[in-house]
Parts: sequence; C-alpha cells; structure tokens
Amino acid sequence: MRRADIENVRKKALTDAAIQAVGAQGSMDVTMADIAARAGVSAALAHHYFGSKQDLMTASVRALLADLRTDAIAALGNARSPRGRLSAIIQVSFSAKQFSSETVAAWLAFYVEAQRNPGLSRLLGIYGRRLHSNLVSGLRPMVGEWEAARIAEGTAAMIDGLYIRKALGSAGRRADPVQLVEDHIETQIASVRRFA
Amino acid sequence: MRRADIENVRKKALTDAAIQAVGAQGSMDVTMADIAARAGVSAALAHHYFGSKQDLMTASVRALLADLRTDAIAALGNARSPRGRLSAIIQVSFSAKQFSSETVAAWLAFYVEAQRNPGLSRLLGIYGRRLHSNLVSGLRPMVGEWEAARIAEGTAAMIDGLYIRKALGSAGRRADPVQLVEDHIETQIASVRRFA
Amino acid sequence: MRRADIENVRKKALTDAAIQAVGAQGSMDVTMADIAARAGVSAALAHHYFGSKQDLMTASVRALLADLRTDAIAALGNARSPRGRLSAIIQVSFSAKQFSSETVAAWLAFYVEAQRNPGLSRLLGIYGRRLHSNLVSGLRPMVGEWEAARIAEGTAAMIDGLYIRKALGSAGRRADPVQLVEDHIETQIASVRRFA
Amino acid sequence: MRRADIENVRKKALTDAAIQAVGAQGSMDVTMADIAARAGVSAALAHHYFGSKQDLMTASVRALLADLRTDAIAALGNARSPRGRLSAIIQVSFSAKQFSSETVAAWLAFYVEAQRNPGLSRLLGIYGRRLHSNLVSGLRPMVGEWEAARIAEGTAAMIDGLYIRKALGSAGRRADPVQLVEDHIETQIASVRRFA
DNA sequence: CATGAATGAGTTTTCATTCAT
DNA sequence: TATGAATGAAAACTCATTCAT
Repeated sequence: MRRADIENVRKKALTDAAIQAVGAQGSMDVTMADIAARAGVSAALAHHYFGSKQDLMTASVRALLADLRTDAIAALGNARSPRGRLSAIIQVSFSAKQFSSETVAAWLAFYVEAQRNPGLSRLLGIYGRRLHSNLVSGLRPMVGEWEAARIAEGTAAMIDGLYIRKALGSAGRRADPVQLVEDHIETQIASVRRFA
Repeated sequence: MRRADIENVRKKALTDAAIQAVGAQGSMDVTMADIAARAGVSAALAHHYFGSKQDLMTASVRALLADLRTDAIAALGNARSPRGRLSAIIQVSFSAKQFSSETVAAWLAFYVEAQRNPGLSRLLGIYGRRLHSNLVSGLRPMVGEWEAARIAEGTAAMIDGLYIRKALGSAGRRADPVQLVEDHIETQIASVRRFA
Repeated sequence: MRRADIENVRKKALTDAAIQAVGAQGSMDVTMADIAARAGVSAALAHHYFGSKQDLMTASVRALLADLRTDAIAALGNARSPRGRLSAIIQVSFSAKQFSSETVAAWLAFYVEAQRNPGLSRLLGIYGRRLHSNLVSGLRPMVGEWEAARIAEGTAAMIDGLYIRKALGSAGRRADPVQLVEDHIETQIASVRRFA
Repeated sequence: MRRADIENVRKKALTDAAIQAVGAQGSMDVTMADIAARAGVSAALAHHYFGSKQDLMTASVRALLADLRTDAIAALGNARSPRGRLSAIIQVSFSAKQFSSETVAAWLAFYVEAQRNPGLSRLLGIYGRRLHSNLVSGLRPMVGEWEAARIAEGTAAMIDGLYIRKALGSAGRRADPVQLVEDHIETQIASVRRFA
C-alpha cells in the first residue's frame, strides 16, 4: 500500500475509534490510549497523525458531519416534492445509523464540548444551518419564507430534544420520534394554511 | 452566626459555586479547587462537608431541582385553568432564572454526566417525570389522556431541544422559545379537537 | 470532678484508644480522628491534651510499658526461687492480656516506629533491658553471670520472635509459646551444668 | 541496550529502590516519588510499569524472597549432611547480605504490612513454610518427625527474634546470632537424644 | 473543657504529549 | 511508519494541626 493510503486508513480507523469511544463513554472525557487501542494502534501514532487530541476530535466530528451529509443528500435525491424532502430529512435524522445510541451519545458529547471549543462550535454550526436550510427549503413552497423559518426552528428544536432524550435513555419514551416530528410539521402547516 | 448554621451556609455556598462553575465550564469537568475558590473556602473544606466531588455534584443537582420545583409550584399556584397551568409550566421553564445561560449549561452538563452516573440519572429522571406529569395534567382536560401523553412528549422534547440550543448559543435563533412551545401546544390541541 | 481528674481520665481514655487503634490497624498509621473517636472525644481534644500525635503515641507506649511492668512485678513477687522467677517472667510475657492479638500488634507497630523515633527507641530500650535483667537475675544463680547473659539473649530473641509470629497470625503454629521458651531455658541450663 | 530489556532493567531498578527506601525508612510509608527518585526515574514511570504502589511493593517482596531463595539453594547444595543443611540455612539467614540493616528493616516493614495485606501475607507465608521445611528436613534424620517440628518452631522464632532485634539496633547485643541459633539447635538435639 | 471549622502540605494516580529507536 | 519509554502537570482526596467560639 502506498504511504498516502496507509495514512488515510489509519486516520479513518482513528476517527471511527474516537466516535465509538466518545459514544460509549457519553463524553469527550476519553483517553487517547483508549481511542488508539480501539483503532489497534499506539497512542503515539494517533498524535503522529493528528497532532493533538483536540485535532483528532475535530476530525472525528467532521467525519460524523460528512457521513450525515452523505445520507441526507442521498435521501433528498429520492424526494419528489417539497413535502417529500421534509420527510426525507426526518427519516435520515432518525435512521438506524444516525439515531443509534452511540452516534447520538457522540453528537451530544461534541455539542457539550463545543461550548468551550470555537472550532467545534463552528463545525456544529454548519450542521445546524444545513438542517435549518433543508427544512426551510421543504416548507417554503407550502407556507412561505416567514412561516417556514418559524416552523423549521421549532422542528429543529424538537429533533435536538429527541436526540438528547435518546442519549439519556429516558424511561417512558413511547412515541415514535418520526411520528412526533412529522405530526408537528403536518399540524403546523395545516394551521398556517387554515389561517392564511 | 450560630455555629450550627455555618454548615448549611457553607453547603449552600458550595452547591451554588458548583452550579456556577459547571455552568461556566459547560461540563462537570471542573476542579474541586475551582469550586471551593468560588465559594471562598479551601478544597479541603468542600471534602469535609461533602465527602467527595461526586457527592457535591449530586447535592448541587438536587439544589437545582429543588429550585425549579419551588418556582414551578409557585407558578402553578397562580394558574386558574388547565390551559393556564400549561402556560405556567412553560413560563417557568424559560424564566430569566431557569433559562439563564449558566443554569442551562449546568443542566446540560448534568444530563451528560447522568449517562454514566445512575444516581444522577435517577435524580434527573424525577425532573423528567415531573415535567411530563405537569404537562399531561394541563392537557388531559382538553384532549383526553391518550392525546395528552403524546402531546406532552413532543412538547417536552421541544423544551429540551430549546435548552440545548440555548446552551450552545446557536447563532440565528430568532423566535421566542415561549412562543414556539405555546404555538406547538395550541396547534396540537386545536388539531385534536378538529378531528375528534 | 476536679479539673485535674478529668484530664487524667481523658488522657487514659486516649492512650487506651491509641493502643487499641494501633493494635487493630497493625501499624501506627492510624488517624488522630480514629483514635479520638474510639475515646469518644474530638481530635481537637486529643491535641489539646497531648500536643501532637507523636506525643500521644509516646504516652501510649509508656502506658503499655507501665502495664507490663506492673504485671511483671506482681508475678515476680509470687516467685519463690530463681527458677520460679524465670517462669514468672515467661508467664507474664505470654499471659492472656499481654499476648492478646491487639497488644502484640501494638507492640510490633511501636517497635517498627522506633526505628525512626529516638524517643520511642529509648522507651522500648527500657523494656528490653528490663526483660534481659529479669532473665539474668533468674539465671545467674544457676549458671553464673556469663552463661546467664548468653542464655538470656537467646531467650529474649525467642520471645520477640514468638511475638512477631503471633502478630502475623502465621498459620501452622502448633506449639505453646510458654512450652517453647521454658524448654529452651531448661535445656540450656541443663547443658551448661553438664559441661560445667 | 535492546528496547525489550529496558522494561526489566527499570523494573529491577524500581524494586531495588523500593527495598532500599523501605529499608531506610523502616516502614512501607515511603512515597512513590522517593522510590522513583532512587531509581532515577519519574514517579509516573513507576506507575507505568507497576500499575500501583501496592503492586510495586508486592513485586519487591517477591524479589526479596527470590533472592533469599537463590542464596538458600546455593548454600544447601554445598551441604553434605542433614546437620550441614541446618548450618547452611542459618548461615544464609545471617549472611552479610540477608542480615544487612536495610534488608532486615525491609523484611520487618513487609511483615508489618502483611497484617493488613492478604497478598503480602500469602507471599511471606511462603517464606515461613520454606524456612520451617528446610529446618525440619535437616532435623528429621536426627530426632524424628515430631521433635523436628517442635525444634524447628523454636528455632524459627529465635531467628525472627534476632531479625527484629537487628532492625531495632538494640543496644547491648553481644552474642553472635549464628552462635545463638546453632547453640539452640545443638542443645535441643542433644537433649532429645539423651532422653530418647 | 470541648468542639466543629478550616486549611496547608502531601500522596497517589492519570494522561496528553514528546522523543529515541 | 510505528512504538514503547518517559515525564510534567494536574486533580482528588487525606490528615495533622490550629483557632474561634
């Protein structure tokens, strides 16, 4: 294998391991040694490739984001209408992969860390704006720019809230997250149209 | 000051300092020395009174919870109707005190920690059930038990989501959280009644 | 109770507690708080009466020594012959009180500490010389000064060895300590006489 | 030096340093920093190799035990008779290396610690049984099983006693330990034979 | 006389990071 | 490329000791 290839393989293994470790632990308070061990390499190598723990974490979030983006693009590509695009976004957000306990826990941990880490904050801001813009682009044709923005904000909040509840494994969750969000959107759209 | 009171004063100062420190830091990764300094005492004294960092944190969460509860009871006492109870709950959740950046950040940090700490998890579970039950008790008279539970779940998720967004200081937030939640509830209730 | 009496009662309670604590722990690595609690008082009071942990320990050894001395004097008073004096010394050394697990463990702990503590060393030296002199005074009439000193040294070593073995609760101890020491002395005396 | 050897070299340096430190201090109450400094490394490295202070101490006792065992095996190999084996054991016990102040102080410290540490206790139990069995194997041909066990016990006690007296540097020691023990054994054997 | 309040100094342990091989 | 060696810095926790009441 060429040197550049090895580097990519190692980097991928390390970011995967980092996400896994953070997800398992529920916070970014994991050791480089733990992450490296999950990737089957030494902690020193992780430093060699990423420079610091911080940089490895940032790269990991970027990977998470890229993954989500890929899924979203694929789902949106199949949508045949603005309303379909909304459903596609929701489906992806709660898909088995994105809504797995580990991934959700990792998201939450990164969110928390972002409060102190501008780089991370900026990165997660991208995700937030992308979600918002996707929601708005589905809603706009149906309710107009202004209402679309308002509904998107409530919807995004609900999605985030469902994520945090998933992460905490709150007992008593009965309703399907997709149903909950779809219902919110549907009801909001209907309400706007009734009074428009 | 009476000798017997000192303990309570110190304990209060320390839990306040802990919440403040956790809020400022955005995570429970704060040192006893930092907390103790904020309370104006030595780290050794914090151990003297609480035994361990863990116990101090638990006591702090308990204090946060008790504070929220007091506010909620006061607000509910003034409500004159089921619908008024719902608004009261929402008002309290987003009141200046409960929705301050620091308090919100502390809540989030405790939530994250709860993933690994059963004691904390149990404590926060109390909050979750109390919120749910308060919401249901306001909704039930209007939409019945079944729909009340469903709406309460979406509402609680939205509240949690708005909290996490507040903690992250996500740019671009424009809508008022209270408006968002009130609107969600109002629309949901109306929708249920229309098709009932 | 007069003030001086209270002081003596407290001091006695504290040295007793110290011996008990050290015996239970098997080393002088016990806390003032532990000792004070056993004596039913505060750690501050222990300092008030003894000035320092070191001083409390020294006083405790002194008490142990005084106790042993009282027992020894009583036993020697009943002895009717030099040989009887030897047996009396041995009896006392292995009496239920002096050879109890706790007392033995306390002796050992103090011995160990004496390596670094000249004051303690001096105190324990008194015990060593007293034992030696008592043994010699019993042996001298039977084997003369020179042999008495030699036999006393071996005997004292054996007694110390039996103490340390008791402290460690070495499995497999079968023989009675008194028998072992009596036999050693008897055989040594006989041997000297045969070849004298 | 080969990379693979470094670990063993460091471990050896650390256990040596630990024995030295414990011997100098007369108790196990020495800091990892002190031990590490004596070995010329950082305290962190000591943890790296041994995991905990406890484990380092256990390894050190094991080293002490192994060393004694090697010496004993060598000495026993040169013995030409049961009686010679007894003398060999005694010689080793009081050899310059094994009976040095530091080594003796270390033994005593470990013995004391063993009261609270089952792992250490088990380890030291091995030494006790080995000494006993070596003594019995030398005595048995001369006095039979039963008497051999009895004499071995007294002898072992005397050896232990001479160790503790050495550790304490008791003033007034005049007799040679080897002489004392040899004499005890000789006299006991003679006594048994006379009355057998 | 007696105690709880309070702390400074110290100890083990953890961990990101650097470096030589 | 890859790793084990090595460490400094930090953090929780302990405890003898002092002091005000």
